[in-house]
Amino acid sequence: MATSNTGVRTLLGSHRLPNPVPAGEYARCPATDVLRRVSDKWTLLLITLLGQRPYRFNELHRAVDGISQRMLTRTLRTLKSDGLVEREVFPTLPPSVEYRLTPLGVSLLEPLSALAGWAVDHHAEIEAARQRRT
Amino acid sequence: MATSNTGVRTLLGSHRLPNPVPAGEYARCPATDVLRRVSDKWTLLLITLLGQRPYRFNELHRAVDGISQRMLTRTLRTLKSDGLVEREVFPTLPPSVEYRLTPLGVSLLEPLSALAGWAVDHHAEIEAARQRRT
DNA sequence: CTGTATCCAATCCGATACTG
DNA sequence: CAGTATCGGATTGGATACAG
Repeated sequence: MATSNTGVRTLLGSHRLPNPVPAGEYARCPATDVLRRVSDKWTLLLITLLGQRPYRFNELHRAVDGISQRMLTRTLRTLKSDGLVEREVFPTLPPSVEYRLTPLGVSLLEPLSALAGWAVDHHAEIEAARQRRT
Repeated sequence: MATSNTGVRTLLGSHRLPNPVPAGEYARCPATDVLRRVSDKWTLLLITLLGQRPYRFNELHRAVDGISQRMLTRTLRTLKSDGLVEREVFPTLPPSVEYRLTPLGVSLLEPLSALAGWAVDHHAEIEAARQRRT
């Protein structure tokens, strides 16, 4: 299962990093960019929910306890502009809007799930380390 | 390779999320917690470098173009308190300090690498979606 | 060499009020 | 129902100066 790779595929796909890592390139590093996008407060949860089935706006609002309307809109807009989520408007009265993962969004579920799984498996160790507060 | 799992393992390991997701529990969701920690500006790069070999403080400072002394210290301290990195002081004159990944840190490389790989593979699609700016 | 301390700017996020 | 607009507090990160 584990490969012998101890590097992280980043900085345009190289396994060995240049030294020094150029500041200009790192600022646009795909891995860091994606990581930062996906790790804001609500994105992981919204991707998880939309990974199960499509949701309407207020349905998400009800499903996610504590999210503000502003943050729900903002997060969905960002996901859409990144091509991870698509938005379909049904011109009913009142209007209804459905959100669903795009194929690109679906493809993200697996690596994201792997990292989430690691977090679940090792969270106790991290907590223990924090308790030692050294 | 791909499983049929379309959920993300989160919220204490459940594959199906309760509805609504309780705000109090989500605030402590291990996956979100880990994702947010690992995605600050310099953490991914530092973990990547330390995944190759141990580094001394100034060696990291030189290797990472653009990082401030303050952020290098802060990021390493956080990684250490989370148990991902360990710090060894050699009482030479002047002192030298070596940082290396702990076994826990090493175990993070694989899922992090998977996500970084996804980012590298799909970054062009994300960029294209952003250009469409819809 | 390996840090701390201080200050400041930018961004993130929540609360609230309003709208087609 | 599905948003937008505005405000303000909290967090993040950079620059600079100082220290064991």
